[in-house]
Amino acid sequence: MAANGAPRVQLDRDRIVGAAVALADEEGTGALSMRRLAERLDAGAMSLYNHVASKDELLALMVDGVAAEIAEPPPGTPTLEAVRRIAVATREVFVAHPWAPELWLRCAPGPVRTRAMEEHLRLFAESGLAPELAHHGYHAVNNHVLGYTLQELGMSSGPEDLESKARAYLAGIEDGDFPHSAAHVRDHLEGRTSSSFELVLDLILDGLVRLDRSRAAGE
Amino acid sequence: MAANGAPRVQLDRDRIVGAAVALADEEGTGALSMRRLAERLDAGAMSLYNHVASKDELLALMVDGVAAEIAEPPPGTPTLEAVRRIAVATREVFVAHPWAPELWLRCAPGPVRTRAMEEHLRLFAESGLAPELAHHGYHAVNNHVLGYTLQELGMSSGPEDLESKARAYLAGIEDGDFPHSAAHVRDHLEGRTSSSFELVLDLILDGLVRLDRSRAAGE
DNA sequence: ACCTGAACACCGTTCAAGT
DNA sequence: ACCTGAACACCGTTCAAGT
Repeated sequence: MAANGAPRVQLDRDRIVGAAVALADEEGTGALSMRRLAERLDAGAMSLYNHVASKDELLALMVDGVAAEIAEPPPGTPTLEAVRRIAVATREVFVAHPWAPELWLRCAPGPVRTRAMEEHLRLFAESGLAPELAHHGYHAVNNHVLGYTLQELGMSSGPEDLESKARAYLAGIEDGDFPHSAAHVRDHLEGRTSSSFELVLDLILDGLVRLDRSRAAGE
Repeated sequence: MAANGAPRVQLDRDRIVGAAVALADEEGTGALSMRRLAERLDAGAMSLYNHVASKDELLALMVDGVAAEIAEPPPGTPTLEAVRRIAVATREVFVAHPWAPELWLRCAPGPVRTRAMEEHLRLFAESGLAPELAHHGYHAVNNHVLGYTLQELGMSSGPEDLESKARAYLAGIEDGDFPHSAAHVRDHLEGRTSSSFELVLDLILDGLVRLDRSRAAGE
């Protein structure tokens, strides 16, 4: 296709990471191999190693790349409200890149995530919560965002239809032996349980504030 | 080593799954290949396929195997107390098999987990919580257990020392640019934040009950 | 019925060679 | 400085052959 002498688009880290993210978005991390990625970039497989040290480094760069997409709340936002918005924004990015949460856990944080962690801890530190509760709160919110998203996406390293998966599960169950399970899945399929993510998020945030107050009053 | 004519121990599903779990416990899922597993069982690599359809099926069997290790609370236990105990017991099993949480998310549930899910949903259904809150509560607790454990274990598909990892991270950070991050990691290393798991678990469970009461009173 | 080696289509990565 | 093909040590799995 490309004319023989035509200079190829140059390879660089950003182009490689961008193509890797696109490939993962389309086909999941299971389909992301150095060879297939190089092919997509119209390059030899080994050329990639001139710009990334290893596949693991590439994966870490991808995660930090999507971390940069997480919208920051405006500077004046009250601390715990900012925490809340970041949690919601993070989930949105994870939904857009369903392969990201798993790597988020597996890869060492890059500069973007390191900065973000510092910022989140600062928000908690300045929230007025007791230091111990601020510490726990940071983890509680983090775990909720990751746990919820991972569960929601079924850790789909390939993009399969969640609804059809649920229907298949329901079909295998619905013989009366598992009434609660069948009802639960049906609740999902019929949309009777919206915004569980934000409900539990608020349960955690409100619970932290309430616990902090009762501890301060009790001592 | 084995005498030439000596009859080998027979291969069967349970022995294969057991050896796979042991291998994963010792070296992580990254080191678990059909060839290495067969070698451990003193069998040809392909012999395994007489007992499991694929590696994916084997992984699913492993997860259901560790699910069977989760201690059940005695029958009379109050519903939400039972939920609490199951959550704690599940985390204990995950700590014993650090490779399990990731597969838990990725594999379709086998018979053990299917039964357990039904049982947990029954506990929530009979807890007195409104159906919608029971539904959310089931997810909230599940997400907490998985999210917390995954984060705690750093998704370590190979057993690396968590503490040394934290120390390395701290060393890379501690130049004054990331004061909150450094303080946070130091809190961990010096054991100043115990039992975060149970604190947040109770935050969720108590929050559900409180929200249920206030909704019942408000309407 | 159960076992197995050879073979196929893949991996990530090393290395020596090109420009 | 950047690119690259051949090669190495692995994968999961198919298949045809053994017992």
